[in-house]
Order: sequence, then C-alpha cells, then structure tokens
Amino acid sequence: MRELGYVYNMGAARLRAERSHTIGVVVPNLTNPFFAELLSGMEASVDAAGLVMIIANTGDGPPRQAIVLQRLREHGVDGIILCPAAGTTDEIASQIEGWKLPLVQVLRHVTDELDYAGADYVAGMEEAVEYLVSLGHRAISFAAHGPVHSAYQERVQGFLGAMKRFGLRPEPVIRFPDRVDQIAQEADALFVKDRAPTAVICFNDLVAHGLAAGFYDRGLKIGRDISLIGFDDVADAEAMRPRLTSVSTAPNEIGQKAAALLLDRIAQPALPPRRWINPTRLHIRDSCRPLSSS
Amino acid sequence: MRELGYVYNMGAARLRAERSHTIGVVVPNLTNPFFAELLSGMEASVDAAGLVMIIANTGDGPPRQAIVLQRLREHGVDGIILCPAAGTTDEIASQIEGWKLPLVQVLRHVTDELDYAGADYVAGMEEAVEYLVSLGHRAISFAAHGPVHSAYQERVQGFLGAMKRFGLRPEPVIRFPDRVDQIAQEADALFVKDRAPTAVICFNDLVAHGLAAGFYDRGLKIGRDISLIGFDDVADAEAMRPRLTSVSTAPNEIGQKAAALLLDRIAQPALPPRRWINPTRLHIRDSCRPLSSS
DNA sequence: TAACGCCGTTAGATCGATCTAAAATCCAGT
DNA sequence: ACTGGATTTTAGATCGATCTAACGGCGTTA
Repeated sequence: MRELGYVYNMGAARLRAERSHTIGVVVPNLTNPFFAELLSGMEASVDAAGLVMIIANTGDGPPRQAIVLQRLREHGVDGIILCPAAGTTDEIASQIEGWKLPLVQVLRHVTDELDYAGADYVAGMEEAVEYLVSLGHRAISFAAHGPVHSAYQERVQGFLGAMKRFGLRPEPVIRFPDRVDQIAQEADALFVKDRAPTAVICFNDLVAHGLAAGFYDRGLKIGRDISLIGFDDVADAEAMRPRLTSVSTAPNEIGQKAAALLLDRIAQPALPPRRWINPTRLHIRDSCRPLSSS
Repeated sequence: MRELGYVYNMGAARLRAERSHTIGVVVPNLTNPFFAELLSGMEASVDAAGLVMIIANTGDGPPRQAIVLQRLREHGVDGIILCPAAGTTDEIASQIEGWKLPLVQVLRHVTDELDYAGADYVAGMEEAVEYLVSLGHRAISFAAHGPVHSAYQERVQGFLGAMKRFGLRPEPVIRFPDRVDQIAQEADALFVKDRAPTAVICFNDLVAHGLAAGFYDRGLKIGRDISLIGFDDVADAEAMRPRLTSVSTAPNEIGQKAAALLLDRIAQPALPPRRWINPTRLHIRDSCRPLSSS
C-alpha cells in the first residue's frame, strides 16, 4: 500500500456507508476570541473521535444560516453543532427533525427539542450582583451590546432577578456599540440622567475592556471611582490593569461538551433531548472595591 | 424535488468528479485572535467560491501536522491552506508535489516551491525602528516569544537590520513566556545587566499587552518612561490605554488572499509558484513619545 | 432516397469502499 | 475418506452523481 501511495478514499466510504466522518460547526462569528476558544475545545473532542470539522459562518443572520445549513447537508455531515443566529425561530426544530440530522445547540438555544450545551448565564450574573452587593454597592448598572438571543436574555434576567431579590432598583439595561473603541467613546451613557452607578456589570469582557478604556479617558479610576465586572473571563482579563474581575464561562469546556453531546446523539439518535449547563465561576481580581461609606 | 425533499449528494459527486468542493485549513492554533481573523478572511473568499473549509489544528507540532494532512487527504480536499508548524522542514515540498495536491503556505513559509501569502514582516519591523529612531530613541529592545519559524525570523531580521543601518547596538532578542500574565511578571528581563531600553518593539500585540501590564505593575508609565510598539494591530490595540502603536499586518486580508491563491492553483495546477506579501502599515497611536533630551 | 451533421435524450459504465451472499476452505469427529 | 459446521475468501451489487457513447429525431444536402 505504501509503495503504491494508496490513500483511503473517505468519499467512497461515505457514499456506501452513509457516514462522512465529518461534522459541521455553524457559528455567527469567527473573529470573537470567545468563539475561537469554543472552536478549539470542539476541535479537541472531534479530532479525538477521528472526525473533522467543517466550519461555517452565519454572520448572525438567519437567511445565511439557512444557506449554510443546506450546504452542510449537501456535504453529508454526520451532525451539526449550531450556535443559532440571532432571530432564529423554534420552527427550526421541526425542520431539523425532518432532516433526521443530529444537531446540538451551543451557547444559545431556540428550542427544547434539541440538545444544548451552554453556560449558566443566569447564575453567573447573580453571582456578580451578589458579590458587588457584598461590597456595599447598590447602584449597579448593566452594560450590554450585540444582538439579542437566549444567552443575552439569560444574562439580563440573571442581573435583574438578583437586583430585585436584593430590593435594588433595577436599572435599565444600557446598550453600547459593537466596536471596542466606540464603547470607550460612549462610556458616558452610564451616567446620564439621574444615574450614578458605583459599579457596572458587563455583558462580556469586550464591553468591559471598552468601558475600562472609556473610564481611563475620563479620569475615572477603576476600583476607586467605579467597580467593573466582566463576563466570559477570556485571556485579556488577566492582562488588564487593574486586573478584571470576570465571570468565567469556560468556552473551551463548553465546546468539548457540545462535541461530546453530538457524538452521543450520532451514536444514539433516539435519545431524549439533553442539556448541559456549564457552571460559571466568579474570578475575583482587582477591578472591584468595597464602596467607601460616604 | 422540493416535495420529495431531495438534497444534492456532494459525496457522490465528489466520487465521480474527483472534486470535493472542500478545502483544508491547517493552523497551529485556534485560540490566537490573530488566527481567528485569518480564518474569517479565508472563510469569506472560500464561501464566495461555493466551497467549504475543513479546519484542523496542529498544535504547532510536525508529527500532528503529518497526521492532519493525511486525514485531509483521505477526505479528498481540493486543496490545502497550511500555516506550517514550527519545525517543518522543506522536504514537505517534495511530499506535497508527489501528492499532486494544491497547497499554499500562509503566514509562514518553508519552501519556495509552493505558493505563499504573508505579510512583510521585515519592512514592518524596519518601519517600527525608523519611527522610534525619529523620536530620538537609540536603546531599543526586542521582546519575543513563541516558537521560531520564518515569520519569527523575518521579524527579528527586520529589527536587527534596521538597528544596524542606524548604527545602533543590536540588543539581543529577549524571550518571554507564552502566557500574557507570565509576560507581565517577567517584564524585568528587559532591564537586567547594563540594558536600559527607552523603547521596546514587541513580537506581537500579545507580548505588548503583557509588557504593558508589567510596566503598570512597576509604576512605569508607557509614553513617559518607556515607549512600546506592538505588532499585528489586532482589536485590542485600540482598547489599551494609552492606545498601542502597532504594526498592522491585516490578517483578514492575508486570509482572503491565501484563499484566492489556492483557488487559482486549483484551477491551474501548473502555474509557477507565487508569493504575495501584504504590505504592513505602522498604526501610530499613543504608546510612543519623543525621547526627552537628558 | 440515402447520407450526413446537429442536437437532445437515454442507457449504462464509472468512481472506490462496503456489504451481502455464495463459494471455497478449514477443522474436527466419526 | 467423508460429512457437518464453522470460518475465510471471493464475486458482485450497491451508494448517487457524472461522464460517455449510442441512439433517435430533424433538417439539410448530394
């Protein structure tokens, strides 16, 4: 075989065995370092099982998502890991059902009828609020950005729920642009009207990074003048000064777990839908300080 | 066709037509935001041509790279975009030649016999040195990390060459760990012995980010006490304070171009090897200041 | 009228791994 | 040596799109 330079023809095997040793991974965005971590985790699990990943980008739009899913179907993938584009409706569940294609949702979910792997956004946000309250903060704002989807809503819900439980006035959620430099420019939005938050919880580390820059530009010192909490705990959190306290969602682990769920489902298509919620952990660093009594 | 739920079977088409509408992308690392940008650019070009990408991770190790390439070959990819793992020898050229598999190197190159798309690392580093010299700096250090490969050596070469041309003593290249928090801890390495650099050029923005944190911890103010230049100009550069001056390598564009080169080669396998060197641009922000005359 | 060219249609071979069923081989046990 | 059962080997069908060659219809020309 070696002499003749034989290589196994997976294409022929796929045709006959109706198994392609290929899975599709559909994400809304490649550049976000969070998704990069996620992919990396998936790659580890998928590779270990001897399969390869086809990746596709939806740009967070349902029309492109439909095209991409069709394309993957034509390529005969054995299964799909999907982070549903914002605006995906739950009718996708019946569609997938009809296709008889193993699929797991990751990070976001639109239906209970399909597997799902994600993080406990609600608990993560609650923990962030609890921590700030324990430091004496009462005026806490929430800084969000990006499209609205289940992971977005769960974060907001976790924040508002915890605020309510502590009897604090739930501030409206303040929305910021997507680019980090624009977030910095618009940091003032936190202080308009009668709002004077002493702490800010961010939708993710990217927003935190932008706000940190904006605070710096305005002479506000993080810790002394305002406390800041990020979400996701990606590599940058450790490199910021002061170091960013952030809620860790372990995207790498979620990726691994999503891949594991998909492999299980491929092996046993009749399994009831499962969901795996990764616990979050508040990684306390230096961006929050006790509120000095005034 | 719609009524019967027909889907085109790419597997069968591939078998007969010996064309899979699939390309392989082999990178040493998924998590690096630089590679994420690169992938995103490729995806745009590849998708527009109606093909899909299989991605694979070598962990920057030649043994795994060999396995991964074999796997892609079995899957019958129409071509491969490869960022060669550190330590890849040029004998890979003859191997690829024998496989009759279109392949382009990206970011790093190990042979002239295959296409290559990358950035002009040499010119980028020269420009960085020139800029610092124009500000009056003479004691300039180079902070590196990671495995050694062509892109590494070209950066060092650009730095040392420019230093020599200006008649400046070429400082030894100082190596740092890979993790950003460890870089911060070891920032002192820049100042050991008789070295007292007034400016530091970094291998990439990640090192710059780590050093910026390390300087902060030591009470050194970037701009006033020391000037800092990054390399790659990824999103973070804009979010750092002071904003990081960085040499832009436009990974997204390189990704697009690499994909375009591959598509060309698939269409015309007999084409002579081509190389496309993306020009770099020094993105001046606020991390460098003129050296005050002492 | 036969021969020829042009075009659209159709039947059947093809790609290579896999699966099945039939055929060939093996191994006791009498 | 022969038989029954088990095991291995082999031949051929199969997956579905694609490619080729043969075929049929039609118009033109000798």
